Amino acid sequence: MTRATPERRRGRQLPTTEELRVWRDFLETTESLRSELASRLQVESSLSPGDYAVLLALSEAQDRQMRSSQLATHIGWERSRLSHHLGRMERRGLIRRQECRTFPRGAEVHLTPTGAEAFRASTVPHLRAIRELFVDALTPEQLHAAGEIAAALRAHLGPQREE
Amino acid sequence: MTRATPERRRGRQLPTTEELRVWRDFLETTESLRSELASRLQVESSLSPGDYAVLLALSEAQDRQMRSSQLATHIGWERSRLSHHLGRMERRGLIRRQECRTFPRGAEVHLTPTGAEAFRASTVPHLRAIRELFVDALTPEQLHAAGEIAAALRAHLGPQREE
DNA sequence: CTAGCGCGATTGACGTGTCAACCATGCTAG
DNA sequence: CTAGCATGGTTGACACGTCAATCGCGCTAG
Repeated sequence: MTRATPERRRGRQLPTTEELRVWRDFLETTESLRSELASRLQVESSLSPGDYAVLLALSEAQDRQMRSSQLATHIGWERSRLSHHLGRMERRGLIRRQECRTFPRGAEVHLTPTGAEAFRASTVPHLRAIRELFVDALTPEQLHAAGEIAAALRAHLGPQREE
Repeated sequence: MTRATPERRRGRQLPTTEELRVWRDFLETTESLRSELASRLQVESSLSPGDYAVLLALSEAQDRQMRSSQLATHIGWERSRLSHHLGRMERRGLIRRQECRTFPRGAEVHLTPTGAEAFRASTVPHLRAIRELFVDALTPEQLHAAGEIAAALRAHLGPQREE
């Protein structure tokens, strides 16, 4: 795609004005969308997107409980981030932490009844909001394109090995 | 598009599994992209995306200076957020605040030489990263589709008047 | 036995974002 | 004149994220 001209040494790999416009539109819009969904979730359920991710994972887990580092891997968070977040969720009674019997240096994260109920109550409104603000905003073709775009971007993000 | 069935009253407006998958892909990928760009900007220029937005606006402003609330409007931030951010940027010498002569209760934000230079140095690498991670990751058709998707999403976000 | 290593997890410092309260100034109505 | 209001801006409290340092515990090499 960019290998046509021989003079592609430097300074030429900058985006055009139009490409930059698309980028900024894309950036700002996804940001607004994220924030609108977060705000609705907060208002309807007093949960943050982070809370939702943790509660979702625990709800689907065996015994509604999971080892901390498994949970981190599962939702793609750093352990430190998770630890901070679990601290806040524990204060609110959504989850409970306890030492892992079978593995002394591990911590088990348990879903509390409060947490389970909060998650249950939040699900339908949250999914409805996703449908309204994302799915219904796009034509089926655009929705499909969104999936492809995500895949393409991810493919370019992953292999950051080379200089 | 969704107006075919008469029974679309309630509970049916939840996303399908496939729609949800696309949404999660889209969400996670844009998040990763944002964070990778932020990280590169930080490493290359010691600037955050917020710093960049502020410096860009001031660089393009008349006299490299702007009233605080104009700046907020221009980059689409809440005044409070801007005030906090300007405080941090002022500590680092990137900008300077001073009372507005012509309008006593206003504050002028000035770009300092340090800030101008930091912005100048960050521009090319940052634009290059946008090109590499966003523009070059997509086919021209996908890039175009991304623009349309952003427009469609924004159109659905804006009019939040009705229940 | 013990020194050191690796690993799971936590902590602290700090930048960032939102919300609500506040402060200061000018304008307007009585 | 003054009481109140609107407006521009700041502040404080708190949630969230990242980075680097630390802690605790088991394992293994000497």
